[in-house]
Amino acid sequence: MSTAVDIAGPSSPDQAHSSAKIPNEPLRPSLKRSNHPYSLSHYISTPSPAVDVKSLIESSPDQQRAAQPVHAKSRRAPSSWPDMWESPSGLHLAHAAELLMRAGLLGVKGEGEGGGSGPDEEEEDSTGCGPEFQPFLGAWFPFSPALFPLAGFQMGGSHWRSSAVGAEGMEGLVAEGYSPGSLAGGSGGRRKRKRCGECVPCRRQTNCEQCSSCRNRKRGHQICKYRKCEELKRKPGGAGFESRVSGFDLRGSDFTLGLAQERSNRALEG
DNA sequence: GCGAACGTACCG
DNA sequence: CGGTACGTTCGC
Repeated sequence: MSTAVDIAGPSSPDQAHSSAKIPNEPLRPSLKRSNHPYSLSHYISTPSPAVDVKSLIESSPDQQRAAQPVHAKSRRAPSSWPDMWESPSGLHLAHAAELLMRAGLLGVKGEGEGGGSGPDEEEEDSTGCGPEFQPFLGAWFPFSPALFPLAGFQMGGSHWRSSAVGAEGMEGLVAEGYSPGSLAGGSGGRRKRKRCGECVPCRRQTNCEQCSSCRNRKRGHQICKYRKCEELKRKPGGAGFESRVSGFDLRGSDFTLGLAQERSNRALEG
């Protein structure tokens, strides 16, 4: 019921007429960077998303192939790779993440013994991945360990995160508020996510001046409760991230839906 | 589990 | 350098 109304919350006097001001553009220019083809509200308003997304993901072999990154073309995805999406437990992706962690942590030093491959095989060379990893990893993780942070692996603060979304993980993370600069992570510590800029709270233009955050701004250091980004309300390790690592269960993660849809869109375009 | 307070990343 | 606001900690 009245979802937008709830989110809008009490309006400050200047917005009493128009309930909550929800501009089409994000409040700040820096928030415009998100390049989602659809706004979050689009995903929210999409009925029975789980079914739709799944059908999108499993759309067609051609589309799936088209969605593969160019540089991964020489690494065929396992013929059964759609199974990874279908795995009820999602252990394929979780296992892949774990293997990658090991490969990245343990394999780097061992690259000497591998004897290296051709000069154009520097990915395997630097990863030190055993050949058994390559068909699998190539499709999903065409990165060297040095790029793990860019690819969505992030050691920082008290937890590590993994998006395990393959070559498009970067975009996914950016979409989730992880700017490329943040992901490149200079300080190696905790990174701040950014507001998505597209959800209803983000589009709200004014503070309510009534909530605890507004009233307690000086000490609270918090944005108005009614402007708090929906994505930031979720834990970084929450449904959005987790589902892509350990299950891809689509428990209503708007951004997961968005990513899947985005992937599908690109596949269709390409 | 929730909210307040604080540290500090990020940006202009 | 100051303001804003995200992430974490702590008290309840």
